[in-house]
Amino acid sequence: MTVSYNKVQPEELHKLGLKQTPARLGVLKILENQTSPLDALTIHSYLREKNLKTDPATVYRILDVFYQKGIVSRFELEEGKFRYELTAEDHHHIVCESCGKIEDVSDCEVDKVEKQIKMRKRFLVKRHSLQFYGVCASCQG
Amino acid sequence: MTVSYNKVQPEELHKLGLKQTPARLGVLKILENQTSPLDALTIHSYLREKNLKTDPATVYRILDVFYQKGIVSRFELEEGKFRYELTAEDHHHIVCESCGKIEDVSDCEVDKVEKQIKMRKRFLVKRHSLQFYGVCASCQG
DNA sequence: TTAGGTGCAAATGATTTGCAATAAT
DNA sequence: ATTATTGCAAATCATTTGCACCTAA
Repeated sequence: MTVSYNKVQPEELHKLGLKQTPARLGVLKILENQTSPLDALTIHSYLREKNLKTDPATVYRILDVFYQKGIVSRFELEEGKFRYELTAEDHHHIVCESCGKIEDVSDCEVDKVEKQIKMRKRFLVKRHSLQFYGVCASCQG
Repeated sequence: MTVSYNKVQPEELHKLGLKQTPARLGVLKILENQTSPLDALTIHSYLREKNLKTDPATVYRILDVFYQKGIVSRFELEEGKFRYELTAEDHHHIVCESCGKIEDVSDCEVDKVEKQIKMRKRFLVKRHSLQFYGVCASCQG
């Protein structure tokens, strides 16, 4: 049930053809110390707290390139913005509509997962949102 | 596998305490004739095509109240905006990353659904996104 | 040195809001 | 007549972009 997040070593950046900059290392460190996904502007303000003054545009660019390289995952929680987290094993999120707390679940069958959530976490599942992304028949050429 | 959408009768609006206005009826009609979910601004431009000149703000307000009343469902497809459809039986969406086509699936177990999608639709599932919304233990008081 | 990164300011896109005018019941 | 609804303009929020400057390798 626990999700393990990869700690991304700074050298990883070089391996991926990315320069090691203070802003990038700062973003990684913030995401490593995080248990739930953050949006770009929150990451930006955390950077400022660490006395790393960056521009929001920079944070967006960093998150973009990290997403392209697969270092971070990105998704929406019906808030009208994206959240990011270090890429981990496949898992889902349960979001409390009351307090906003976001937790991980690492199973993959909806029914079973729902039952587990109800029994183990006493989380009341009101609904779930599921989309599949891929390539349709006519686009597979 | 087919999802049935409720045709919303105009009288429904009155039952829900909503006035029957041209803009609202127009939005309903557009959504009824739709097989895949639309975003607010697309709905707005469809209204103009029907010579129903409305303001985007009005469309947003209509969709909001419809959503609150449960007439429409609302979700995100990693586009940075919301899509809306008439509320139907529980189902999921498969999105082609190549052409953007959005289709419905009305099953509910991820693995089975993935297999079905692969076999019946020749849709190549690359990933899926799944979130649960509800109330966590500490908020259930 | 030099290509890749960043800051800044302006632009874009989705959505929201205040308020006065208007239309549904 | 009364209240909900709409239009319009301005504001907000998330995100992107152009361009000149800077810095990691």
